[in-house]
Amino acid sequence: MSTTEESTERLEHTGYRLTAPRRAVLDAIAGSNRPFTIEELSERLPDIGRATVFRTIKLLQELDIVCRVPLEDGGIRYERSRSGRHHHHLICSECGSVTEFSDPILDEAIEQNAETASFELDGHSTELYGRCAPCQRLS
Amino acid sequence: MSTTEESTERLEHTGYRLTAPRRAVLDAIAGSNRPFTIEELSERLPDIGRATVFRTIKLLQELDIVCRVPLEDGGIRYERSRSGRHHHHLICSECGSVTEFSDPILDEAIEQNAETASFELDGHSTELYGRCAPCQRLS
DNA sequence: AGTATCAATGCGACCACGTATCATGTACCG
DNA sequence: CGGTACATGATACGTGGTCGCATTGATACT
Repeated sequence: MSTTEESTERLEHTGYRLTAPRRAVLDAIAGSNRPFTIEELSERLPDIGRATVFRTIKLLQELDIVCRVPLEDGGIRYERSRSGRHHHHLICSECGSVTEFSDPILDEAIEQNAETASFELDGHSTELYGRCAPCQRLS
Repeated sequence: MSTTEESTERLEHTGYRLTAPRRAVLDAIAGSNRPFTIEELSERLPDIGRATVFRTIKLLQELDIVCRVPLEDGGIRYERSRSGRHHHHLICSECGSVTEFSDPILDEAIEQNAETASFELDGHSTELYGRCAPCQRLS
């Protein structure tokens, strides 16, 4: 899922150019399995302009290759999207790990609420904050 | 719900001082029924330092008098909390209106997912984005 | 292969939102 | 009425992100 090759293909097939900086960003995020900030990513790619890193991550968000992870304190991280599809996040406030999950029941409940309010649903965001299993064991 | 008097009482009874700037902020948000940014609020209160406005809003969030409203584009607004309790938001991307709702089924589904993942749930945020009923009628 | 075109890049300035510091002011308690 | 601890305002700073613009380079066309 979301290997670098797959991603480059997705770029090409949507009419975007496959440039060296974009390849570099894809390589960098492929080799990281923790959520990252743009600043961290930018430091790992010193030859690539900060603005380009921002632009590329924005692009990859649109292609569902990476997803934005809003933290409880308002901070922002990004992560390679494993499923490439709609999902929610379990965010550990201790170690910062992020786990994806999908749940049709949850989505159904959300749609139901929108309907009740005659609201035309367009999208939603659901983040759960707390402590992941490994961090619970550590204390 | 959350009248200015009620809020001032809540401030006093939790050991916070009732100062002129805090009263001014409470008055200002009492007289606004749309979600606002800190900058807007600050402009309406030119005699009050920007930092104080931030500090006061942060305080009022802790007291559940105002709540943070994260927009789809990453922007942030604040709103007087009507219920003063846990709730979710329906956010209209057309007119910017925000409606609160609560749903035990939704909360239950969230807790269920946390449990399945052995995740110790601490809090969550759920925002629905789309178009409110009045805006649908207008197009 | 040669070239034209237009998207993509890098740079630096800039903006929004929020926090830290610290000297001064003031609400509240006795 | 005074002391003290909390709150304030000014300003500097930090982070996350965009903008404008001159230059570069990927792709399509021949």
